[in-house]
Amino acid sequence: MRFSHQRELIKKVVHSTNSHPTADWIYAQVRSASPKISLGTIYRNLKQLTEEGFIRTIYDGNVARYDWNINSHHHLKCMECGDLIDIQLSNEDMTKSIRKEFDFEVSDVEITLLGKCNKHN
Amino acid sequence: MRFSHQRELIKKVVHSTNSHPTADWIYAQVRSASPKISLGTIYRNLKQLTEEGFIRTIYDGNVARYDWNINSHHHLKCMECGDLIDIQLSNEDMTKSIRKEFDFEVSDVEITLLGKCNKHN
DNA sequence: CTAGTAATAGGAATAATTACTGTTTATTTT
DNA sequence: AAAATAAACAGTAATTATTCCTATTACTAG
Repeated sequence: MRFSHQRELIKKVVHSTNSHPTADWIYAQVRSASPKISLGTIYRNLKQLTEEGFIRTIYDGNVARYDWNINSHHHLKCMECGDLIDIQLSNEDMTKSIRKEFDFEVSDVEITLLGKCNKHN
Repeated sequence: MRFSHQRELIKKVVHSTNSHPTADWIYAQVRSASPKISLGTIYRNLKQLTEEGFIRTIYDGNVARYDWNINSHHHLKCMECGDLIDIQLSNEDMTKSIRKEFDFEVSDVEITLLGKCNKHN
């Protein structure tokens, strides 16, 4: 992957926030520094940065969000305002400790384990 | 919610498969029984059925899929073929027991806990 | 049976994302 | 450092998934 100013900017923007931004938000930010950049460039580079492990793509409903935190961690998603809050899970009494630590009332859990199924050995 | 033939059909189709179908697939199926149905009707009813708790909506990347199984359960998602496999999680040695039971090699875990954050008390 | 309301079909509109094309730019080779 | 080459770019068109809108149809209560 060769150097590009645009990609550096995009990386910097993703790393600048804890808000799990969408491509559109990133686009707006990057544009203020580099007004000619196109949305295609944003998407292309976000995908590339994800593949190279510099950032992480998370799917929130049906929009992609991007996260600078590449360590294994999870999210609390507020169903009222849509906020995503970072969380590190240990096997404690989850719901209870989450209520205490985050003042967050869990009502549903979505878990997907990614990997390879037995068709690919 | 008053009775509708279309909605019954849609419900029946979702309940007929373990493949976590998309709106489009459901559309194709329902069409063969009721050719005049429109995609809008599919979406409207899938949303309604979800709200009334007859089915469950799950997000797979950025497409919605629908699941007749409304009990709390989770999914193994194969990164090669995209298959979603139902799984019931207990707090065992997850990855290990999944390898054994499902012959599925977990490489990443996505967890989102849905609920209300402290801005809504 | 008829008015009022929920649900529908069909199509237009929107939003998110990807694909294509000709041009620019970073790196490699001279 | 100039020329060659291949990746990355801007701009735009295309695609895909989903929602919205409107006129019509079909239940249901009186």
